[in-house]
Amino acid sequence: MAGSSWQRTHRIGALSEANVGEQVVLNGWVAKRRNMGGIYFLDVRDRFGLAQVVLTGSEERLGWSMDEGAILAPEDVLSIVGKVQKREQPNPDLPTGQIEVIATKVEVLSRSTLPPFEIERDSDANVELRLRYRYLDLRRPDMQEKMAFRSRFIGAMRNAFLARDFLEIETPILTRATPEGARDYLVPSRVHKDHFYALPQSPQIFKQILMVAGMDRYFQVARCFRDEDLRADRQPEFTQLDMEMSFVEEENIFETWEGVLVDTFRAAMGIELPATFPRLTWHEAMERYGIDKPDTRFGMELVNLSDWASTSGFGVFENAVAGGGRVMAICVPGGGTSYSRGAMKNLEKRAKESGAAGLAWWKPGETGGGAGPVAKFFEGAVGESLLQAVGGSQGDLVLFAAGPRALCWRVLGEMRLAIGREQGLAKPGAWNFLWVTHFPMFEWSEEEGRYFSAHHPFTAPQDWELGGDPAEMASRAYDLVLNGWELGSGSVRIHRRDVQRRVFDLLGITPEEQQAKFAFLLEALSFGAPPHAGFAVGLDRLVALCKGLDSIRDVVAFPKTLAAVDLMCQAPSTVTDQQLADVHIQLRQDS
RNA sequence: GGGGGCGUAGCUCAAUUGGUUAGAGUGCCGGCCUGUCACGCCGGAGGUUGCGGGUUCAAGUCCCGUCGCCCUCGCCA
Repeated sequence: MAGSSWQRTHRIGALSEANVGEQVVLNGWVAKRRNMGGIYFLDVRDRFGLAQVVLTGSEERLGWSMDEGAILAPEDVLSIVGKVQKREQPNPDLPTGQIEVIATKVEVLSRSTLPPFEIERDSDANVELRLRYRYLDLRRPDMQEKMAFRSRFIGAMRNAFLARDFLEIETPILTRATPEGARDYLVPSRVHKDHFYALPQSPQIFKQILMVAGMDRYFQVARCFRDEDLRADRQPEFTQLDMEMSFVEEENIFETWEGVLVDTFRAAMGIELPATFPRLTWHEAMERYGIDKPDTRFGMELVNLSDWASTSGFGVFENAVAGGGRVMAICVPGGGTSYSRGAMKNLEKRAKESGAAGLAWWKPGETGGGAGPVAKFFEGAVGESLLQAVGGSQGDLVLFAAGPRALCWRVLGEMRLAIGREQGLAKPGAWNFLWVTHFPMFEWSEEEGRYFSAHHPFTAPQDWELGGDPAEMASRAYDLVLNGWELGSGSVRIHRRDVQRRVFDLLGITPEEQQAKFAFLLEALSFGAPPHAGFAVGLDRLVALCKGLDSIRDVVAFPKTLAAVDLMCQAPSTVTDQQLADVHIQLRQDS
């Protein structure tokens, strides 16, 4: 057990009254110095906490001198020998505030130059500096707690899957480029001239092949790579909790994840989630919330007024319906008073940014009518029937959208979220998980004149026969949504070679291309592929959300900037001519 | 690629309409102090105003370019 004499006997943060009277050795960083002249207080920090060390000139001291103490600098690494004593004046703000350590010996294990910013819980140093000196940023108690939480959370999730007989299996990081989806990160091959590996956007195909291999239940904490532009919630490399199951359908996936998340939230956060989450079809989500990842922490749902509008006598609305579109609305409770003229201008501006021609709004008055550009059309009975249709009353604010349904959804969906944010409508402390199912199978791309997979090309259709108009086909893809954030997505997969072929065909992938890029998958599907389904959750986002953070940078140890640069190690970098020659690459000089 | 914001002392920020020697807080260094814990008091050091160019008698401030960071739209199956 005995190591070198400088090695700690206790963790600093673990010291308590139980240790009073004990001789201890502590290792940690100088956090704060308070020199009173004849007595010197030192706050010393390790990952587990902080405690006060007292240096005095009394006869108790051993191998200690104040002169040396005076030159201790912030972030010096120390080994302290001393005795724990109960404080006469406890500090109630400190977990170790009941005790202090009277030092008999202080050894400097490592000197620190003055850090570029102070290592304290709440740093106000700017992001750039924090990223350049990430090891100092991570030394802050705040960041250490976030990293610890992430570790604990992922550990709990891992345990939950292992307890359900899932196998944790690693899949390759060096794999092959995929034709659909995000831009790939490429890695040139030295051995094979002109050939490249790609880093995986996700382990999608590998996990399906693990199902063909009879692994039955797979999961992995998987790093994924996508070479697209970044956001606060998007890094070029990110971590997914990826899983796949054989002989299952949607409900089995939902039940598994509900159980895993209940277990994880309980173990990592002490939060008791409901045993099941609501299920909503994509169509229902769009009709009620105007978005496929609804924040259900508040109401204010969309209302379809098309029936009412077609007989309203208000030309603009009647024409919208007659033209094949619709009229929809949301009713802001109490919005009649909380939204002033100026605030309405803001809302109008936002509606236009969402693609609306304008924003019709109405503050219903006592006997119909009321205020707003369209109020004069809603006098009397028309207004009353309208008010009834939107479920509102005097003092509310009604916002209208007219036109194609997709436009109405988008405009009112965004209005709803913006107003919800402004008014603080979301119930605090709520964890509103929900499943969104029946996503569309395909999306039409105007630029390329072909369909793209709404999820990915291995997603099973609701109808195995793939009948009807591709634009109307529903898939067996589903998302998990938490408080308006898309946490993850998955689907029942295509386990039939013939169906996979037909989907490739519908996507405009030629038979030659199918052969070149997916031969191994199609072949695998021909060797007895079990029906299977899976799911993946973005862990960075989930952990950030659990900690109430807007940016995933705060839960990633070494994140990159919006320009995909690592400010600490300065990646990406140039490489030597020899390295380029090894991988048969010649740089272009023209760009 | 488009739009927006920011860049001044180690750090966080201020600096009137373009006008004196670019300030404050904090940190750091030195001195004093035996019970502090945001210690206190006294003193001190510390500036390529991101970088380059321009306009002007005069630029932190105005103009052009450029670099970096952040937010966002496109993009992210």
